[in-house]
Amino acid sequence: MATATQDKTIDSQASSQAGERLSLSLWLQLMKCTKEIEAGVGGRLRKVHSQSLARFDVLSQLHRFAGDWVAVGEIAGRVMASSGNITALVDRMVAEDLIVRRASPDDRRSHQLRMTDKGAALFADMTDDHARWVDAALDGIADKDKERLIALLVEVRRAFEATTTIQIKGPAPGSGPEQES
Amino acid sequence: MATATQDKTIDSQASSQAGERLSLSLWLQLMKCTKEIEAGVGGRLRKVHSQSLARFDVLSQLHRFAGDWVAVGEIAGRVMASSGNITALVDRMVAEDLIVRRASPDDRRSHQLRMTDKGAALFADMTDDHARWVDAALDGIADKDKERLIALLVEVRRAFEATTTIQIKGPAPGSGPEQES
DNA sequence: GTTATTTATTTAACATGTAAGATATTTACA
DNA sequence: TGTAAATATCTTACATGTTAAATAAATAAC
Repeated sequence: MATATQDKTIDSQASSQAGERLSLSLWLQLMKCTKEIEAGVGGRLRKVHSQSLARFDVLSQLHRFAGDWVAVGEIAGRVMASSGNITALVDRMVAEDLIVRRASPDDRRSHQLRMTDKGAALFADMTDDHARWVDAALDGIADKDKERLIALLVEVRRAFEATTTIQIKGPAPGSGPEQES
Repeated sequence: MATATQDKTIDSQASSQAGERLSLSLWLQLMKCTKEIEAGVGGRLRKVHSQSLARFDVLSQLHRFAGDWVAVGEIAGRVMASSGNITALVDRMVAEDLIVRRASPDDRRSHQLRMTDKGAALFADMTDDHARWVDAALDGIADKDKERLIALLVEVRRAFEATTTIQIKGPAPGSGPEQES
């Protein structure tokens, strides 16, 4: 009584399970890789410059708009920080005179940020060290492998973004009301 | 996400080479990939199960020793948490009856952890969802590419550990915790 | 032209991360 | 044996992340 339909179902289920295990492995390795390097690089950044990776991110985003004022939300989005957390981070950086905040002249809801000279100088220092550390951490990997990895990771990100804008399939346990997205 | 640095000082520094820029790009993609997927998967874990990825990590490590008591430090090491932060995390999980803590019978300095039935049940639920979510997030990536990525990421981790173990005193990481995949 | 919605940010409460130092215990050794 | 060093954990202080709700201003609707 194995109809074609049932065969197809079984087949797709089996392959789905194998693929699921592969996905988990990939996810695990991705996490381990990132966390280990992040811990190493972030630790050095903290020890040598007393700054976190988050602050480095903020500075590097401001650097890309060198001289211009940038809205807080603009920075928060680019650093993947929620609007809720950026406030305290910016506060501390302002207190340390790394950046300046002012009310937007155009939109009175909005505030803007810009690097100070001190922030720019610190950023220049950090950038240099950061590039060296990352390069040292990835020493031993062939350039071709790096290129291959970069290409694959970009592809992963693209695939991820494509699938998460849609409803997640899933056997829909028939229980909870699915939402989100 | 450690954005930053794809275009900055390289042109002004003749000593910076293509390899360094490649390393930075790789680092950037690694961070972006992990953070995006982590945000997606972690967000769902939080919404559906009201648990964080850190808690999920703790439970999955305890699960590997199913039934046995495991030292707090053992868990902290495997989930890459410092001894300082694991305390509060464990406290909250104990308060929620997901795990139990007792003084070690062998070593009076040491404390041990074990999952409760409630914790085990929750873990089973989460594991199932987690596997599906990750698989959905990585849908669209060919199995061969996943395998290639896994292999490359393992290589990166190995290279990273090789270059950063040098300055650490002691023979510690030689027989470090071997992880599965 | 008042009312409702959206947008930009802050506030609040809390979970999780780090480092430094305290405490207790085991271990090594002169 | 007594003392120093290593080990395992906790405490404290604080940086950073999350969500939800509050505030304020711009925008849209009637």
